[in-house]
Amino acid sequence: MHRASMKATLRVTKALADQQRLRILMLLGDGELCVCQIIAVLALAPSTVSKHLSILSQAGLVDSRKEGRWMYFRLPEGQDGEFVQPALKWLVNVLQGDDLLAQDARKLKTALACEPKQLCRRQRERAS
Amino acid sequence: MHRASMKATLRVTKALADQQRLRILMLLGDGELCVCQIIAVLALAPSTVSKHLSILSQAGLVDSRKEGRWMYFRLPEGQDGEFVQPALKWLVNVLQGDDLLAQDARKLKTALACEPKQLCRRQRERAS
DNA sequence: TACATACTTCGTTATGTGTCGAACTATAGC
DNA sequence: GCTATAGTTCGACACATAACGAAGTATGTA
Repeated sequence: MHRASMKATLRVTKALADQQRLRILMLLGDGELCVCQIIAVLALAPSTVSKHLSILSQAGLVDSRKEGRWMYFRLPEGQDGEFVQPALKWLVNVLQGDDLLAQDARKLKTALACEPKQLCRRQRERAS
Repeated sequence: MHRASMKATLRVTKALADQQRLRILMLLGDGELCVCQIIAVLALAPSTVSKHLSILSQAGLVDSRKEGRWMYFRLPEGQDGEFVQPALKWLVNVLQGDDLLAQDARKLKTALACEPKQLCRRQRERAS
């Protein structure tokens, strides 16, 4: 079906070989999120999360769009992600029911309760 | 379908995040091989290949059996590999037609032309 | 019993990767 | 324009990992 060079394939498998990045992918299962929402769940430095998203993006595992100051990331849809879709589906299947991910889903729910704007302010306050 | 902890899943994705290990998995696509045959294709030190096989084994991506002095490795079949099979299938699909892997397949063909015994002797001679 | 041999384990070294904070970029609002 | 702010990039550090050769293990052979 979908051919890819060894190089492109390794970009994908290497991108998937990290716990934080798997957490991000699973978070995106229910729809797009902005970076500050992901930061709220993972509890990592913004620069770290940004790096992870960059790696996922380069592997074709996420798409993104910019809206004002906010960057929104989502799982690739349609033709965009045809190459990686089977891998993503496999992950969703296997990781279903994982404790850490269930906890992440709960954290995300509370994070989504307030606007990105408030979320980012709170992150700033906690940092200082 | 098949649940797995994050830990087990990461063992798989980390195992897949290396070029040599992908080469080994693709080599095994046509049936079991002994270590010296894999060494002949990859052209790496025996200890290195052994380590790679150990990592693949711990991830459940290969099964093995011992026959005399020879260790034979193969892709998991039936229930054994139910968990990783979709991932392996995806890899076969995506990597189909890769140049390096085609070259590996040719090298394997010549390696299979002679018995493991002769193969190992030749490797010893080359090392000294 | 002794030796050869197919593979593994161990110790070392070089390279890669995840993390952070500080500095930078681009957009929004006054 | 100036300031605040959401993300990114950069540099530094700690840790992980791939590679090798040497030593070890287990099996076949004389």
